[in-house]
Amino acid sequence: MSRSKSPKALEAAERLCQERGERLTPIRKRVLELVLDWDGPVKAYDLLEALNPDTGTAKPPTVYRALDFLMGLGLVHKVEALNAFVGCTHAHDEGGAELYICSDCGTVEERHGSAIPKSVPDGFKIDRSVIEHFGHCGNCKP
Amino acid sequence: MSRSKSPKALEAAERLCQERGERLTPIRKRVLELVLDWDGPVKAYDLLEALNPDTGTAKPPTVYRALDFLMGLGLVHKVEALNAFVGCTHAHDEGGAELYICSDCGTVEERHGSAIPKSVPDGFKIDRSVIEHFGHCGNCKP
DNA sequence: ACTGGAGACGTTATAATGTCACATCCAGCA
DNA sequence: TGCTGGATGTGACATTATAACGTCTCCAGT
Repeated sequence: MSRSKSPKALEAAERLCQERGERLTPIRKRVLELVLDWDGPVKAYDLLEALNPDTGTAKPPTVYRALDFLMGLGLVHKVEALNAFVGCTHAHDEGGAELYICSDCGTVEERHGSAIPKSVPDGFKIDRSVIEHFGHCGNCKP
Repeated sequence: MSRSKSPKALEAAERLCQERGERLTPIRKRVLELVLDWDGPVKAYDLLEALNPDTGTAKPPTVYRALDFLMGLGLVHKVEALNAFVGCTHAHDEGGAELYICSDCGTVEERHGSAIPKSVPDGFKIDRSVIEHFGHCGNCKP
């Protein structure tokens, strides 16, 4: 049974895996579900704990492998500055997300392809961008 | 004695500390020197090792404290996606830097105040931005 | 049905990164 | 002199992440 707030995202994930010939195994699915439902960015070891009532005795590699897989599909993003992870409901085609993280309530807003940097060094070819904005969302006036 | 490639930056740091009434102690100065001279982003524990021939037996808090101090002054930036640190020669007034990191040669280019994001969520007030671009610099064609 | 290989997962251990709490030292100053 | 605050020393520990290797399962090809 699933009490996910984001059944849509799970279905989308299923479809995406179909397309790519990847397998959304029970563990991967459960991790995705947990990340999506989590209130704000979630730490790997918190996921691990949350996972254990279900699976018995998951160890760190279990959750890191699932997260790597999900990140590869763009279903989960890592918040580098927090060493934490957020679910992604956009099903965008890879390409880094731009994250707005409220330091009060922990909610994360995601945008895509917005900030093209003005002054890329000469000849520099960008493979991957990490863009994370920390501050206060509209509901959490400082 | 100092074989720093960046004596200018060290002098600038001295002046900045004067202005702010902060103390650029020998440890802090040595850490800054190491970070500035390092070839690319440097890990805290590598700094620690590099520090030890000089100081005897520095422990992690020593180097983290120095790095925190230097980051507070904007003399060092953390590369969040690498858990590493880079020196800053701009003596800019705080405000996040935008980093271009070559995955081949490890060199880091720094820009300031360039990418104002297009689509900030409604009411979101940005305190701090982490912007890190990974790719290949002009000298390292892929 | 058999089998061989690839991918997913289990398991143990350990590496790498970062912080806490408390002691000590030292410069500046009342 | 003796106090005080900031800087550092020190030991322990917490947190985050990966290496290495074994096992299992599914399924494609025979």
